[in-house]
Amino acid sequence: MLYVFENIRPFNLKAVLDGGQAFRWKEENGRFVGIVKNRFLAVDYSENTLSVEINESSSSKEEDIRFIMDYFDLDRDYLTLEEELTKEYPELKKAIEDGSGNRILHQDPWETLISFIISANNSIPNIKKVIERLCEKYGSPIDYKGKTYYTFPSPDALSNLSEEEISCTRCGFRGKYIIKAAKMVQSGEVDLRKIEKLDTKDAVKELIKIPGVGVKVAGCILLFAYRKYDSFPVDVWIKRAVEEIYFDGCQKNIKEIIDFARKKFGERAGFVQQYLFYYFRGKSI
DNA sequence: TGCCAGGCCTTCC
DNA sequence: GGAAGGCATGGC
Repeated sequence: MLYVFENIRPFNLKAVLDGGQAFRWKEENGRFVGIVKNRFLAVDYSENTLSVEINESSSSKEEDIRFIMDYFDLDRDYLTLEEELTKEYPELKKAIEDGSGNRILHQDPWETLISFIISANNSIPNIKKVIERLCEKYGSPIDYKGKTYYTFPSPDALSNLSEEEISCTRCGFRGKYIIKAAKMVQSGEVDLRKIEKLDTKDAVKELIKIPGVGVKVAGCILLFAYRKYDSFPVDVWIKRAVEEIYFDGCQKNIKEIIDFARKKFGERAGFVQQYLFYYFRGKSI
């Protein structure tokens, strides 16, 4: 089934799907192919038009359309957002122009939780590989047009693994965190649905109860899965970017940077973070 | 070989 | 409560 959305702009597919917020997308013959929840998607964008091919499933057309609009945040006016941010923060002009069309996806909390546990002290290419092995090994197959794809494994599928078993994914020291996180979610000790209702600070407190989740990983989960746009996850790139732009290159600690960003960017901190990450990381690769 | 990657945990003051 | 080390793995 093919769905076409016109008048969508700006939209930078590569920035969105290959920019370090989602890890399961692959570029294939000029379009991006990936698995979201239990669906196969192939996405293409040109001339202000977004085309999304989805495998046949039990869901209705209306459900598919709602799902796509929700996942890609199509209801938001990013053109105005970029204009406002550029006007209000001229020092970010280059980063926003460079990353124009970047968007923040609305991803599944469970998948985002595990993905960002894996992201700790890791590189994006390697994170993708580990997640792919995790899905192939413990996810469910989806057959489409002669190829087999795999869903992201459920909490149940991961909660009973031993550290030795999960080490086949090459996840390294994070294996024990993944298993423990799965146990906590599966048993209900952590309720991922409840996080939605909390404000960002309380949500961080709740998430960092999970081993392998610190302030940065929690920030990513809240931004990419819970649409908490005042979240400002600070990794090595964001730290450098903020120090360079706002502190004349002087070193600041993480907490200082978060507090600064919250105050300066407020409810739009997450978007700013995404433009900065894409721009500063892109400069070095 | 050494250093770094969308950091976190433990230990030690 | 803040500063250091350690940590699996892969790429350069």
